[in-house]
Amino acid sequence: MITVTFPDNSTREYESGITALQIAESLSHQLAREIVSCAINGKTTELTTVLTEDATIKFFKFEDEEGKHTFWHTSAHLLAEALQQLYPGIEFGIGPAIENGFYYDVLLPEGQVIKESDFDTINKKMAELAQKGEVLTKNNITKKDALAFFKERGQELKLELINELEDGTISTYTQGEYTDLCRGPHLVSTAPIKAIQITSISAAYWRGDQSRQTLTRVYGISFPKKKMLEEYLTLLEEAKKRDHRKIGKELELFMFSERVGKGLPIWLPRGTALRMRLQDFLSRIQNHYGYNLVITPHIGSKQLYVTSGHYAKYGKDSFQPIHTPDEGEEYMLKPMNCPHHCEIFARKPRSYRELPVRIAEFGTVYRYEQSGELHGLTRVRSFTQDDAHIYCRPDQVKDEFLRVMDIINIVFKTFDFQDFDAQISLRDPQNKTKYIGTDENWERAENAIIEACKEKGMNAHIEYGEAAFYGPKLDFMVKDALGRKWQLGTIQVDYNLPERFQLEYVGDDNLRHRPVMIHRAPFGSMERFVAVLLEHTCGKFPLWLAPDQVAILPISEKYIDYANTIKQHFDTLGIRSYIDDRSEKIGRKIRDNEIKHVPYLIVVGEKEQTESTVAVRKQGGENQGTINYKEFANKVKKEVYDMINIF
RNA sequence: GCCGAAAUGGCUCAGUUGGUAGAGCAAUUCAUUCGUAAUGAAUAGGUCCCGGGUUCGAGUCCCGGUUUCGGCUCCA
Repeated sequence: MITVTFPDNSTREYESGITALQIAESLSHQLAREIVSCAINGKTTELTTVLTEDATIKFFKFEDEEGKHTFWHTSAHLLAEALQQLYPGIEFGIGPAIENGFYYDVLLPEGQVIKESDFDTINKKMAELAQKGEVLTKNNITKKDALAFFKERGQELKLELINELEDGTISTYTQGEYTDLCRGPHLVSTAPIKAIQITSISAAYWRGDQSRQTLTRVYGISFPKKKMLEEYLTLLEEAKKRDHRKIGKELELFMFSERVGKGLPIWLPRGTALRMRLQDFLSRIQNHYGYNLVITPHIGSKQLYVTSGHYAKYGKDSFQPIHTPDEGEEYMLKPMNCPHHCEIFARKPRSYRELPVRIAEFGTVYRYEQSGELHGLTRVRSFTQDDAHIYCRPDQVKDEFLRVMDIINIVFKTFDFQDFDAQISLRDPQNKTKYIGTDENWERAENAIIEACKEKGMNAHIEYGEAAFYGPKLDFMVKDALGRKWQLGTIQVDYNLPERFQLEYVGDDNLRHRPVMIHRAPFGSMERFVAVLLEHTCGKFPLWLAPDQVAILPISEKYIDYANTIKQHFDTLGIRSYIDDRSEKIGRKIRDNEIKHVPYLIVVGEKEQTESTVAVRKQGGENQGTINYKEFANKVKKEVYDMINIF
């Protein structure tokens, strides 16, 4: 007999040799039907696992992360099985579960392609196979047998994977005619997979290496219930409505022009008003934190980037230098502001007393991004960073780091970005050659970041190999409407540029020392920040931020003069308003939420109004009653300026 | 850059096997002084992304290009 302990610490006795599924069955049929995998002694495994010793057990349903993972992993095998039947001679790469569904990387037989129009066929084939309820059986095999098995079936890609595995740890899973190299765990059978949808295809390089074969990546998602798939698809539709590209077009915030060039955003008047408010907001905070605002040119001599080292590293993959017609001088569009700022620091001797020097700029930079990578406002070729560079003594690094984290905290809190991901990017310990700088400097910087996060109680996760070539960094990622992560705020320590620009300060020992440099951008870029902000707010701006805070709607032409009087009053108070005099359309506009980006609507001409009162509605048409417009204007002004003047 | 998809009035989209380019909203004008979740009527608005080809005839079929979208790779 063995003793099994459940998550609530209750225990039960079972015969040795019982499976996890049988244990679930002993608790309730319902439970046994719903669970997809389990954890035995904390290790996730499949339900067919046999227990021979005392153990703790926890069951996972589809609703659990682990359950979804198992479910989708098995779905990936099901996809492979279907593809194997539809495309004989197909080779398989890897097929994991991902955040939303699963994919399989495949190498199609010469001359064959999978198109969107083939999705239905694949869906049907998968459904047909799932319905058979084939059981997945696990086999532990030797490396030698594994190599022989997959070689016989022409699965060259799998051979490469097997060769990297240790003998004795290799297992395969078989369902029906299909056998895959896999660690598991898996569902007991394919039967629970009731709803399947192939969602997209793309090219993917084998092992993520651009120099190797291009595989076809087939994406799909599956659920245990048809209704869940429908709900998921509805969710995607809803997300599309929040897409910043759609909102930006509707609200006339920004545009792109094929003639201007791809990836080059153009800010329209309304978008510019929004952006200026954001810049104003951050400028005030930065002013409080001792930053000095500068403006530098949009181009810089090629020599500047040779000095900084960027030319050697990125010169080939940048917009190419522009030349003067006669003298043959070479200039580059600036891909970052740092070198310019270094020159500002270097312009005069610096004393340790004046450090830290904090140089800030809303600096527009130009980067060559691969054409397929451009994406609305989140990935563009010209963008404006809310950039700043801090030059400080080595003993000030941590303190400065903490102060920057404060600013980022203020920003994220103000815009209610609670669901962000903090990522510490460190060197790849295996491959230190691609980084510039000494080991000692790197370790000092890396430790400073980790300590600062600890001190601020910031729950950051560490990624190795994600650091910039010049130093470690701390990035803040926020999700868009579709759950894709975008990097917004960033703080980066740099021991490299001060070296290259031979930056110095005179210390209290009267000797020259090298300052440490910190790059930071709380928004990341104005473009990306506005994009994410739009998706988070669905275009419903808070009062202080709205491009127009008040819309004045006269219900007929005879009220236009009165509307103008009101507008003038708002103008003198510095509140942005506009008159929308398409009187006969007001009802529809309110109904269709067409003016949703304006927090307050004033409807002029309501019957109960007098000479000095107006009817006020809030975003979405919610009636606020009839009030004195001058009092209302003061209230709006206070609300706006209280927010902007947070310092 | 790679794989797949898309491109039709300002916006959102129809357009059958190739046979005279459509709708709704927006715009303009007139009437109405009425309507506050759509007052009525009329008008104007298109190189069907661009360039070739097939055809008696191409928005539609074929080839090339551009831009956009979903991913991959990249992201100083």
